Amino acid sequence: MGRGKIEIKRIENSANRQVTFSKRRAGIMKKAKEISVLCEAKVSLLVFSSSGKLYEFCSPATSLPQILEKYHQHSGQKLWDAKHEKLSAEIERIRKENDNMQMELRHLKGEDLTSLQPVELGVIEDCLQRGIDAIQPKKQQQQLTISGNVREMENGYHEKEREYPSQMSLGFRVQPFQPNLQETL
Amino acid sequence: MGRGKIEIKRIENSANRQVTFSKRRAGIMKKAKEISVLCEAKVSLLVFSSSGKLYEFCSPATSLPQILEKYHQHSGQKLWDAKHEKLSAEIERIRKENDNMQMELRHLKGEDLTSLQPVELGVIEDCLQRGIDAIQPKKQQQQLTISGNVREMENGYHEKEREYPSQMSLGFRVQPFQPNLQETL
DNA sequence: AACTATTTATAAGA
DNA sequence: TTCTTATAAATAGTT
Repeated sequence: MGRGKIEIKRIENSANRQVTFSKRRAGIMKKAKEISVLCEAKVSLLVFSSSGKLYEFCSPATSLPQILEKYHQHSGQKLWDAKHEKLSAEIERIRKENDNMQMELRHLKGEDLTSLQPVELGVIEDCLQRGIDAIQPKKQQQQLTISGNVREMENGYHEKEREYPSQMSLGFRVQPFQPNLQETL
Repeated sequence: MGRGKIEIKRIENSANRQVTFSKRRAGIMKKAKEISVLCEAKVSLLVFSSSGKLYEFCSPATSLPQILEKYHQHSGQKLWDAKHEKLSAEIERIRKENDNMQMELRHLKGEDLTSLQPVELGVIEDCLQRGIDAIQPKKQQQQLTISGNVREMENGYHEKEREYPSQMSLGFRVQPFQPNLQETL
């Protein structure tokens, strides 16, 4: 599109190449903007001149990080992982830890038992029983303290009680172990 | 450039928008390639359709990491820092979740009970009791199955046993679910 | 997916 | 560089 047709190959004349670069850069930036508006496409266009100067277009509300986010989704995280292998590995590790604990908690609460074998059920049951056995003496011990100072304990109780609901949101916690925990999160 | 002039604003007709997207995407990709060849420019063009599908052009010998490296030189550390921060926050979040679950597990196993109030002890006890109550019927049900077909169940058991290690690797599971755990670590 | 009338981009010239 | 303009290329609407 011009006075003459040109072959698509490196423009040898430097000044000419420079001019063409400017014109075409403007053209492609415009096109990028247009397609993003017309078609609701998210576009990221980075153009580096041969001397290394950067020109860029990103669709409105599309920062480069967002674009990268999307790109990662598509290209399997490789790029990021290379740069931040350690952090990613750590996340992976903790996630697994998390999943395991969650499953264990479920089992201890009597959920998701169908997949378990008899031996496993026995182990869980024993574990639960040991828990109860460990709690009983504690309770009785505290019961004594309570009868020794009822008022103080009741105040404590009511305070705690009011704090519970906010803690119940995750569904897999035993409520209410740590009434004050939420405040620190 | 077409039968009629169009305003640069979102094309409301969905089919029409789709078609225009295809045409213009092809066009801009071609332009990207041309400027990279004609002018020795390094170009990275990412286009995401509104449905999220990615189309990209990177100049030959210009991988996205290279482009990012360049971009990085231009825009400083910000991009990576932002990403880094996100990951760190994610790790922090999961760690807390982890700690909560771990504490909960401890309590269910009758450990670290000294700091708990009577009410909390009661709640835990109830939870344990419910767990046992949920397990009992399962066990008896399986007991029946076993007496009905001992060989089959035993095979099943051993198969399962072999599959665990990958699942149990993290050490804070209820011990001893998996007698073989040590061997696999 | 093609076609084609128009619009748009741009190569070359000033 | 910028403007001009002839021409090539892209594409909107149509088939």
